Amino acid sequence: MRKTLVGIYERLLKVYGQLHWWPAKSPFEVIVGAILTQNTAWSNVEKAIRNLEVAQALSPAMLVDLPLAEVERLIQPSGYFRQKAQRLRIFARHLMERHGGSLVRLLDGPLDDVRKELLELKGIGPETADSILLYAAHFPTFVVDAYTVRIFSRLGILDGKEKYGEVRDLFLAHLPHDSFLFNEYHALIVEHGKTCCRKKKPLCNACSLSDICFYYGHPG
DNA sequence: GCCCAGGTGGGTA
DNA sequence: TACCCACATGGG
Repeated sequence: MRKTLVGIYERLLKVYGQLHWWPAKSPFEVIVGAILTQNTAWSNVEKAIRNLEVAQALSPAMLVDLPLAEVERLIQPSGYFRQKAQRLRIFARHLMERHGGSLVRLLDGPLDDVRKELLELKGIGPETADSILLYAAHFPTFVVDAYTVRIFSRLGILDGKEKYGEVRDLFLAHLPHDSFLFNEYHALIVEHGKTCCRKKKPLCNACSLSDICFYYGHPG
């Protein structure tokens, strides 16, 4: 299994190159992006983050102090803006009240402890928590997303019905716990899904990754 | 107009 | 536990 997982990684790396995620200017921006991108295209998230930046609202203090309606207005392009404004506020308030607004303090501790603390916040589920742990704090955790399940289901490694934790455990069990590897692996999976496996973009018909493309036109 | 996107939480059986 | 549904915008 390890050989298979490493093999897929190496093929993706060869096609797309190192991606150096997360596309953000700071760890706090990583976290805001991780919440805003829930079930949402990244292009929409970029608009929302830009709005927050221009309004100088990209900080825990501002996200707590601004009227909620103003946060909603700023992040509106990212969709689900009422839910997400609430989720940003919950995270920001937790950070301010429990850690004096310091991300370093929040993220300082054993992976499992920090992960548990994040998961207790409404609006942060397992994928968002792992994204924060990996991309804002460089903990060696694996981020599982919809693309991961689809790609590895197509290979027959998953059947698509596994719970989040089961898929994560598969990667953690068979790969070295290396935050650089996990960073690139998840980024490559998303890049592959976005550029190759979308409907109306059947690039895999011509590329070397057609066997791990879940484009609907491919059998299986 | 229709489909989908880097999920999560709440409700019901 | 296992489904089902609401949440919302913008690009193809």
